[in-house]
Amino acid sequence: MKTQPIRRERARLPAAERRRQIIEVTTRLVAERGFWGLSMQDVADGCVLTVPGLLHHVGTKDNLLVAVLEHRDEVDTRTLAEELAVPVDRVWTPDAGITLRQVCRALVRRNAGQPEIVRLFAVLEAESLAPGHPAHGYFQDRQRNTLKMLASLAPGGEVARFRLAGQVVAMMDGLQIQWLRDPASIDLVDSWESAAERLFTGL
Amino acid sequence: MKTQPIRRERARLPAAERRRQIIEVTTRLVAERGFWGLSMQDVADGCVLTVPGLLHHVGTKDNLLVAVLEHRDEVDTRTLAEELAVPVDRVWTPDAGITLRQVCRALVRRNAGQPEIVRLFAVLEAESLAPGHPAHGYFQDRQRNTLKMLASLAPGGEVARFRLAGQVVAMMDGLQIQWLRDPASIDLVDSWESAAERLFTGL
DNA sequence: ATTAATACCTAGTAGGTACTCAGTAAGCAG
DNA sequence: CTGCTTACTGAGTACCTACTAGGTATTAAT
Repeated sequence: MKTQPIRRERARLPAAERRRQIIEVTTRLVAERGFWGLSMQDVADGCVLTVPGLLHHVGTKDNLLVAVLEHRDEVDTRTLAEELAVPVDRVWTPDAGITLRQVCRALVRRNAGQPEIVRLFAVLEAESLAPGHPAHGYFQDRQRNTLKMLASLAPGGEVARFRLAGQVVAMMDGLQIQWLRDPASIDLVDSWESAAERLFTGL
Repeated sequence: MKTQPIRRERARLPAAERRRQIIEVTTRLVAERGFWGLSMQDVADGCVLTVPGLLHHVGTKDNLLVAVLEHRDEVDTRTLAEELAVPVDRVWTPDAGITLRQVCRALVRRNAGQPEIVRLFAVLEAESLAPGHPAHGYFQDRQRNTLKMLASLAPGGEVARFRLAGQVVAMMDGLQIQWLRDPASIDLVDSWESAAERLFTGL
């Protein structure tokens, strides 16, 4: 009478597929509660798994977060390149003939269709301001990279370019939060388009 | 032999003073970890109190957060009026002769001097996007009010005014996050001033 | 000096946290 | 059919979570 053989309602998935599911579920939960509010139990439940079963795939909670962010980054850069109809490695080169304004429009358009993902980043971006947060370094690098890439597409001198890039990022982030808080009465694409008008006129 | 009378290293404070201390400590901790990451134990430790001692003053964790936010709002509106040298109830009336740009400048100037508080709001603003968050309603109201007040100071028609107000708020929030992530290389006041130049030229 | 109010305590409840260990069974290669 | 790999489980560890009940000791009012 060791253990009842009643079990095995749960599916046994190949590692890659299970991992995909885990990341998907975690993405949703982090968007709702942040990393500090996330529990491994909830993730496991969402995958119809036990907690040790989950840990078998991801090791630790911190690792799980890193996996989610890396996956997002990969998907994001790929779909952005697709949307702009440009090879992945050429999106951020000025000579590809793509303007800063076009890139921003593409970004906003896609974000408007995936509020959950936008919220994930909004929440983690704020949470990770604290030095001890497991995604602190990630978001620090990310901000630096984003600014550098956008600046490379902007006109003007070194200083002016980075200033514009910063303003563009700030405006997008800020409008996104307003939109997430009240999606019914705010249209993200419209808001951005009218803001872009102000930011980009006068080159 | 009931209980040793060794205790009473801890101070016994009048309720108002203890409450002040609790709110101050909580403000710092929420800024670092968010509400989901906050523990009553940590707050109690920060006040040199036991957890039940803390609960005697605030009742529940949710109450504590509300207390912090209400306190911040009170202090904020008061000091803003002071800074603009205008009676508290007249800051948001267009005929007081104060422009939108002046109000924004005053806001940014003060925020530049209290990064902890700015972070508190940045973190809670993102966390509270989730409907179940105890500050969800608070931040929804706050966004509505802020937009209405700023819009009342903006020029132009109904629609244009709210659009500008939204852009101004978005830009301030966004720049603040960039600044918090890298205070060494970003000056908040400068960043805002150059952004304001873009936002406000052309009325 | 006595009483009343109250700031704060100890002890405990019921439940959650991430994570470990040792094993079981499903799937696949030979 | 055998044997190996591995996805996954049950049980357990050590600890933290908000919160309650009931009491003690300090202060302030009388």
